[in-house]
Amino acid sequence: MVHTLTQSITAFLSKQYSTHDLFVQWTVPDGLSHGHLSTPSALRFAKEVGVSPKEIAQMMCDVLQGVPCVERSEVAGPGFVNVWLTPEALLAQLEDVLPVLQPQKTRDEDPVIVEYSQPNIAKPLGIHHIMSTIIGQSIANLYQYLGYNTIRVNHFGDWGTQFGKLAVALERWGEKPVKDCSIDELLALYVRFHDELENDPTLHDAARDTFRRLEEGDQQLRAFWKDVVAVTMDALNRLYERLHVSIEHPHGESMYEDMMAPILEEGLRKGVFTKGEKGAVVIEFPEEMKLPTAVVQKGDSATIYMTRDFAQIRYRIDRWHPHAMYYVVDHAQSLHFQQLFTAVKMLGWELPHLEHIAFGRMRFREKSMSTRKGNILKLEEVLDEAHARAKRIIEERGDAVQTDDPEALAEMMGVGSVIYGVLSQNRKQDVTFDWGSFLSFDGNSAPYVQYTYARSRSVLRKGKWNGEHVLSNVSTADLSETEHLLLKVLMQFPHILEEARSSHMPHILTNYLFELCQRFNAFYNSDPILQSPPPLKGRRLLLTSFVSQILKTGGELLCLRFPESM
RNA sequence: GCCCCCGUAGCUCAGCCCGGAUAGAGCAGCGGGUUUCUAACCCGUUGGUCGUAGGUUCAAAUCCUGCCGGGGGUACCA
Repeated sequence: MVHTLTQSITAFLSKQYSTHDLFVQWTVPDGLSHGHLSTPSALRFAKEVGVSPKEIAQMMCDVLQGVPCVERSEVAGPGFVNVWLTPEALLAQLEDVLPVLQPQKTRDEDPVIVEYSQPNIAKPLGIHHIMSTIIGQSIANLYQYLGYNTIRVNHFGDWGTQFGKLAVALERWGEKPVKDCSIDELLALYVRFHDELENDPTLHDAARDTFRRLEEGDQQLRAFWKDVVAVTMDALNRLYERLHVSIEHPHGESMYEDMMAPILEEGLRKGVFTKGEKGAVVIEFPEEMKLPTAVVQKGDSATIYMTRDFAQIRYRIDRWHPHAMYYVVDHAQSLHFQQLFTAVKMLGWELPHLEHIAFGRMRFREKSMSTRKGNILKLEEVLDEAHARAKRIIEERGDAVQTDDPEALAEMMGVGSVIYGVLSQNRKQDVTFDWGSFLSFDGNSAPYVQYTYARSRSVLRKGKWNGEHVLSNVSTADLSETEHLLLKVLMQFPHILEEARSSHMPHILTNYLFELCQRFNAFYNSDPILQSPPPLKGRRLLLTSFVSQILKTGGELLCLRFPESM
């Protein structure tokens, strides 16, 4: 990692030496034994320059001697150069942290669109839906926070044969109007349909026919459809609220109903779409693309998700003129997006940057999930269980817990744990869901971060901190090792944010916050803050204020919430 | 068959894109720490042929190739 300080050193050095490359590739090593900054570039260029690595490293050290912010440097091992900065220089790094403690002003440029969550209407959210929902929200949060004009879009599965099935089920076995049904009762009807289907295959045709009538505009069915959507949205919004997710544009697939025909025409006219087997409209890709043929319209002339995705892209470009569109969808759909992105290029559309932000699938220790059979692990169930477990722990601890609202605290901890479970790991990996690790409340977990925040706030309250981070007149005397290590982590925050955003990897931020907590807690344990003499006390309170601010700022980008005490 | 992803400590995972110093955490295990600002914490310790075999390199968990094991995708589901 290269940061501002290293860049300034590099700039300084490059004036002395023409081999600019010699001084790049600084890293921030763990601990302090290898300095604050380190570089192996002497090793790398030894052969090229024809001088031994150690000699080059020594040469670099000689130059570093003259750099004001460098306290000392050394040649280590086969030719590493390790650099220790002066306490002044280290503390000065906090200047660069200051600006990112506030949301950046939104820049006046073409927007970035992030699509995520993608729930199905008429079914409750399963635990696996949390992946796209939370990963997408935190990526959108990062963009927005860092000053990008950000548009958050949902893409509901609110159209398709499932409505035919549901309508048939309701007609035969329903006991009350849709409006009065809960989302779980709708699911029960859906499951029953599939049960009964085994004995009565005619149900299938009935469902298809019903959906066809819905598509044709049957008024009664349209009203039914609207009610189903309303019931689902209601349940959905309650969950989004608990997860601190807000998606400003809740678009359903049905919205694109009238936009597909012109695109199909356009594709056929341009020769990009062709007639395939059984009357389907397909797109065949150039051989060198090595992509299998994709169906664009079914043989019975019904549309499919590919068709709606064309419409969705067209619609968003026309409405927002974005400079990038991101799709947070699990990696099972990688091929689909490859085909989709290639196809729209073949249509000759003027396109923004299109990217599929893929993530791994959620797996389960025991049971496999299938909505049709009804053995779905519902997100709400998991959140409720997490809440209940947190509540139990709070009760067990009794007076040791500092809170005047145990319910709210239990919610923060419980829901936070589940979110943290998703966001603390590399999104590309599959996630194994098990209650133990998802609902863990110590170690690398949401409550640990929340507790550390509460702790830092408590110190700041007692230290009568006035809410400002004043960097002038900070004492540099007697910087302890734990302060040193804490500072090193603090000053990386701006880069972490940028890295998490640009790589679309929220776990970089999560893991950073965890490390920050570890450093702060070590510091807290070994160095008195409030009891230390005046010049130290001021500095330590300042460090604490940075910790507190970064934890809250960073954590909220990850959909976490923080108690002032716990 | 072909394509994509994954394989790191008993368990859950960082690190891999962009190669560097003894491979890091958390949980579980063991041993310590509270006259001090919140012990949901901290400190120490046990535990790893980084799936496997080769290759490239001064240097490989990291890059390349083969193989094994797991997952996903592969024309009318999304």
